[in-house]
Amino acid sequence: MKFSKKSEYGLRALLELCGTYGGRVLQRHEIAERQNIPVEFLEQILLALKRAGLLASRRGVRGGYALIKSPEDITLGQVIRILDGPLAPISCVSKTAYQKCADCPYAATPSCPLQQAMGEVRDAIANILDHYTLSRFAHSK
Amino acid sequence: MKFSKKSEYGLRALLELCGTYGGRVLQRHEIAERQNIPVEFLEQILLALKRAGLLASRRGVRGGYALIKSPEDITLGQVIRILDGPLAPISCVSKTAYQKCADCPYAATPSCPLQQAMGEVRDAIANILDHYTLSRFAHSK
DNA sequence: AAAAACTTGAGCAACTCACTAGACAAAATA
DNA sequence: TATTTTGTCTAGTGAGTTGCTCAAGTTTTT
Repeated sequence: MKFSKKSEYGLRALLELCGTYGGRVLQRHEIAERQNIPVEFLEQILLALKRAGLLASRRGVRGGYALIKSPEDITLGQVIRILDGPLAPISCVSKTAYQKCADCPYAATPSCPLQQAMGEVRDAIANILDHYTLSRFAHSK
Repeated sequence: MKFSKKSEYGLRALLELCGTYGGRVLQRHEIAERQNIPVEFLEQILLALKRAGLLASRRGVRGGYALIKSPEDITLGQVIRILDGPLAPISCVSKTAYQKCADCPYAATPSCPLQQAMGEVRDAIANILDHYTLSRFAHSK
């Protein structure tokens, strides 16, 4: 029941990028040094966030990364789903990546006891993370 | 952010055992067949639950497993912690297995933004799972 | 004594995680 | 235009975990 380093690093990197939002770009090594993250690994994370539309980048000498969405419009839930996949503790209660359980005898049944409990957990997690914005996240610094 | 098959199987097995609580014992193969769980794997799970004090077992011809605590006194949180370890999404917010982050620049700092958000998530998960009893779980069958 | 159960411990294939390496492409500067 | 400095892409890799299997016990009943 853990989040990966990827998510953790990604959030910490975004924290740095929030600090220069609207201003200058940050280079991978700056972020990596300040946040203590292996630079080549960080790169993969930044690229994933870029592909997801959160970051822009410029190559070459004065290149680097910058946020292209306001910190108020990015939630922790979004970031974690990009880097770690769905939030749901079991896939039969995922809203973003539902999958019927193969072996569960209640799969066919109208109501699965496990599903009910896990659904509540999923909702609780999503409720917090999908309402926690980067701005709120960054301000408690 | 997923629970393991171990937890899932464990909970489904306990569901069966709730059904005969106070009555007869259930054998591994009965549980395995009804719940579609590989029997040798299930065994490991049942033994872990036994060592944790939830189950008793009898060997030999009329042997099997039985719950020794009331379904009202067992929570999903307990079971998942036994089989999957701590609930906390990152270990620096775990109450049962706290560990300081090695690389986080905020580790020394009085307040870490990540820690605050993840702490909320942990509490939300624990709040649900530590109050969801097996009896409630079984009755929604 | 034999059979039917649980017990213990080891082993293993497949996968995931966290990271590394290297070739390549674009932008700026000299 | 050549060189340097950045990002981009793809592949690989070692360690650890997950989900299971196997085999050799031990205990209990018949």
